[in-house]
Amino acid sequence: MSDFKQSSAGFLANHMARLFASTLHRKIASLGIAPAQFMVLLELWQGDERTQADLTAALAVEQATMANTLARMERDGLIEKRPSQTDKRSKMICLTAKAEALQEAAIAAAAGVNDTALAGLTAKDRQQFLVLMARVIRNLQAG
Amino acid sequence: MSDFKQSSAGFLANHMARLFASTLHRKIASLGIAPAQFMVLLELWQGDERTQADLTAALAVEQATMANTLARMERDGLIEKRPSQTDKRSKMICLTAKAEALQEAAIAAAAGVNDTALAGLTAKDRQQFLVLMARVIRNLQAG
DNA sequence: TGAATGTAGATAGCATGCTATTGAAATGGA
DNA sequence: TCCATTTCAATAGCATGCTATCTACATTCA
Repeated sequence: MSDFKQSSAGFLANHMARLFASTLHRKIASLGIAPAQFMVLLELWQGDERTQADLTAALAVEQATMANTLARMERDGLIEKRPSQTDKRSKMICLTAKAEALQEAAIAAAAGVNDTALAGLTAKDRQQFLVLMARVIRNLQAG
Repeated sequence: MSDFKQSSAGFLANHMARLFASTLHRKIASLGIAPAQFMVLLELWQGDERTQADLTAALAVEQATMANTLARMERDGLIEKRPSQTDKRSKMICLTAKAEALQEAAIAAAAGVNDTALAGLTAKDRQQFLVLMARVIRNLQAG
């Protein structure tokens, strides 16, 4: 009981995720973007226009979460929403020039955060860490 | 670039932590407590009265985060705040009978979430997972 | 075709977490 | 003792994430 917390995967996962987020926030704040916005940009930098529903699925968040994140990004001049030609309910999300220009610096910053986090781990350990997290994610999604 | 996200420790950590939180939320909602409240209760169930500052340090959150969480717990009848005898700035946090009564069921639920998350992993893999997360936490705290 | 059903997105309301600021109280040193 | 500094907690303001609900549009099937 006394060290339930310290040996709890859930507690460590929460703490680790908060540190990842705050570290990334610190590194990309100067670019004018926040962590959740960066994840959306990662998707959009892949090239094609995306529907809002597609982004929601890709980042594994709820529809309302994505709607709010995209509203902030539109407010900040990072994206534009266009009505879909084929489905009047749907919105196409596309990058502004401002957001295009951030790609290199933002990805470098995020890669740096991952490097910091995994410092001192062997390639094998890093790989296993990713595999273990993916497995835990599948387990929780199934449960 | 195209699979930066899928192989990013930060993305996986965020997703995993959200799944831990939502799974725990689902399992303890019937007890009338939320995940952050559960973490505070875990500390308080250890026995002694705690100062608010001590809880803040123990759960590794910011002072304002703890103040808000404790305000909700007081509102919900889980804790009481008492002025410290020795320091008029400080607040002692203590459990209500209602919160005392939840200990067994809540800890069982949380242990179940960890079991679900780690299902199919060997004892060695579980141990390494905790060690890796602790290492990443130290790395990010240092960075 | 027309009604039932399903899907896309917005919005309300809430919890958690952060930074920044403020006020009150304690502390340490001149 | 008195002032500067530090510490404890509250609060404001914001981002992220969730569930629930609503509107609008699309699809399906009788």
